[in-house]
Amino acid sequence: MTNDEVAILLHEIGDMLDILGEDRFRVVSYHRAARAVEGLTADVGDLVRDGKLGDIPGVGTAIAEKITEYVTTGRLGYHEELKARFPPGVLDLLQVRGIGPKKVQILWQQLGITDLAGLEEAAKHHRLRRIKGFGEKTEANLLKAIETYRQGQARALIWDAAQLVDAIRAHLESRAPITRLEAAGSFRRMRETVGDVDILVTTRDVKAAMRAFTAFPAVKQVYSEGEIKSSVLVEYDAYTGGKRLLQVDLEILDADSWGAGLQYFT
DNA sequence: GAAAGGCGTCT
DNA sequence: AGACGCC
Repeated sequence: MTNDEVAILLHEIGDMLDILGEDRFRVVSYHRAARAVEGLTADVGDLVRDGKLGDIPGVGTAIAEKITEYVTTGRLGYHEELKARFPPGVLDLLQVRGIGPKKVQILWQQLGITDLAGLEEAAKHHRLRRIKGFGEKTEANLLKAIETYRQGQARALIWDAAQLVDAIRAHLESRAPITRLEAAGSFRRMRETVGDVDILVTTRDVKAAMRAFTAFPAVKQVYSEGEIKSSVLVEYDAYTGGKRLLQVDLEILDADSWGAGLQYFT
């Protein structure tokens, strides 16, 4: 039982409670606890054994009880009960970029959309844009996101990610005065695989650095582009052959918040 | 259920 | 401006 598995489970409970319109505080509590478990250096299984779960900030008696159940039995009744309240397919919608609990609730309750195919159909026939919070742009983005989701964004081998980071570094350094550049997140934690890459940068020309990043030749899609923070989808050559897709985020930091940023994003 | 928040996008 | 999604 890994910390990540426990964290995913807690996040899922939070999302399900959110979709069901349950108390905001409980929703936030589960996500907060999940984040705390993600960031743990100790193994959650060891903490259960030593009765130290309560030491985790964000984990109180109720959540500690649930973590214990999952770690000791491999199952979590509360999670299963919640899951049983959803038609199959509804929770898959959360996997589409741009769809969160609020939008799942609306799609499900107001349009009866319970799976990916239904969402795609509705977007194609412009049935979404009449719903509160949705518009023309959202429909277009969703169609693209569904396509990307279906292409399957598997986790990248750390070696492949390292090649990609090197290429991005060379590209940025050739186009902007980069003073520091480092990949944070799971990459810096030296996992075997990464689900995305977070790159932190300090530079004397923020605009040029950001422009260079989103103009990196292998960028297939720009999810967002701000002054100091951007997110893109990049194509890379897998070591095992073939082209793959990976999300890469760039954050530009002040020189004096470099250490804190590295800490925070790792 | 137990003590977070900032940035970017869309309506 | 407010809601939402995401890190």
